[in-house]
Amino acid sequence: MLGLSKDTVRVRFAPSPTGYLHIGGARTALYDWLLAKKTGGRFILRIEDTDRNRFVPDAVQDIKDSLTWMGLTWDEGPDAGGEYGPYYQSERLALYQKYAEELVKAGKAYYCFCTSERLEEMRKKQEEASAPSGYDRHCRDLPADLIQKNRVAGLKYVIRFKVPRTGKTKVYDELRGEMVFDHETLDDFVILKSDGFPTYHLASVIDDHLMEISHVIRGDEWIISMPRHFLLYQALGWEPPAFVHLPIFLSPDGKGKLSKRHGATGVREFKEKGYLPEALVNFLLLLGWHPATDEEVFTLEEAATAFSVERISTSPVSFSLDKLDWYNGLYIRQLSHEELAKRCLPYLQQDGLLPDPCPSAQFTYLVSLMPLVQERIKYLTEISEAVGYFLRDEIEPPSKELLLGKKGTVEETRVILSEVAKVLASLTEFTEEGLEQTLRALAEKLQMKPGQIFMPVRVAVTGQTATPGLFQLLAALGKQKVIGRLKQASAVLAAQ
RNA sequence: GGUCCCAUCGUCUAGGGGUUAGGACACCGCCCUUUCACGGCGGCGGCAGGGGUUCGAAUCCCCUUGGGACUACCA
Repeated sequence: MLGLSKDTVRVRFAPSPTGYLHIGGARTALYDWLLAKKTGGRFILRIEDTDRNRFVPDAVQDIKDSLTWMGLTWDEGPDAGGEYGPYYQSERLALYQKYAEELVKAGKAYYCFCTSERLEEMRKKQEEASAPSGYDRHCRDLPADLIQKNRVAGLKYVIRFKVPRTGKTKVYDELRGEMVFDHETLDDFVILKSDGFPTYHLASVIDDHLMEISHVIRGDEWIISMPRHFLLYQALGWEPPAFVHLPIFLSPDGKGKLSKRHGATGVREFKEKGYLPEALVNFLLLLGWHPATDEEVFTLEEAATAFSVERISTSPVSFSLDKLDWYNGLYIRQLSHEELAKRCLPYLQQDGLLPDPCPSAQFTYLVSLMPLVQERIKYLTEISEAVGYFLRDEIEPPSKELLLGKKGTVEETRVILSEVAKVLASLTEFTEEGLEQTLRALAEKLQMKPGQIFMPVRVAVTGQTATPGLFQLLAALGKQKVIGRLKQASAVLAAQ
């Protein structure tokens, strides 16, 4: 371990507000949070808004909402405050400029007046010659008076880091160990842009140091930038934190990086699709990390206890949703009826099946329906279909085909429906037990197999062939709806 | 092209010199059963290839192959 020997672990999640919180970022935040919780450290949210061109106004809100939804609350950062602020990089510009200038003064960085046109042309030539890409150090050794002249003339400039021409830089990743990069493969990268904003390299190094970050957990697309960061730490005379690079998410088909083309990639989309945060968190947890045991169901708290950086894997992960779906069903089944109803309510309201706000009597009824559907839905979004025929006064009359099923005849089915309606009408109480007894007795009387009469009834009252248990369902539906729908179905068969 | 990372069932992975290579999801079959689910039981299925090292490699080393990342005044 090369990490700082600080007594407190301080980890930061540092998203760039250029879009909604990506599922990959969510996993990074999860691991950050877990490490902090596990060690009694601090979890810090820092907004890296140094790219004004790609800034998305709603992004910060979405990031905060998504983290909160997943239960990943931060100890320092926007809304939480903290001793190390500000936590928006756009509010720390003076800091970056100060250090950049210091590096220039120390001869470790320099002003570069190259225009983007020149840079573009340079790149084109490199490509044509299939030469290694990178800045050609055109401004690296500009005479002092020319620099002065250019600045007085108001020429736009950036500040570039002066990478030593020779030698190598050793970097260290907690998971991969030591990696060595030859300076010859590095170019003089920009640390301060011409608009006065820092690049990621400069800003993250300065902030991680100033905020006393002990562990940097980030995606492994940053591995290749590690030598730049180590060089920066060295130039600034600082000790680097411990680095943990997480494997990236590949598309489910195994080809290429996960992108929007492959379905949901934003945390909010998963929420909208009816996933529970518990399921998403559990799923993400095991995508790149493994406990030493066969356990695979973890609450956030349990995960915090079990978590360890050493057990994070390094190979790329295919983002396949099958297991997420399984987790979701699992967590849905674990919820109390009340809680499940609460979580389903917004989806029901959205589909117009329940009013908003929902009167308590209706909510109570909804709760009573939960045991019938709980183990039958995999996503919260399925609730409307599962429970719609209970909440609606009327349903669409089922088609004749559906009513008859595979081998029913019109005659027979009409008899079943009318007989059932007759018996049930005489029932004073609609209880599960009474219903079952009555219908089974009827089947016997009609000399039919129970199953033979159950299916037409099921279809008649729900319009569906896949439903909860018939007797539970009839009891929950109530006598009035049941009789009405049986008659409606009979009418369908009577027609023509 | 250059630099770097990675490589066990379809997927997530355990296993890190001697294992019948383990688990979960998915898939298939059976059971439970009024349908659908849930649940139970069982099955299918893997060490990318080639060289070493070793008495013995999934495990250590090298090469090949494959996949991926980066190659911006984006992060």
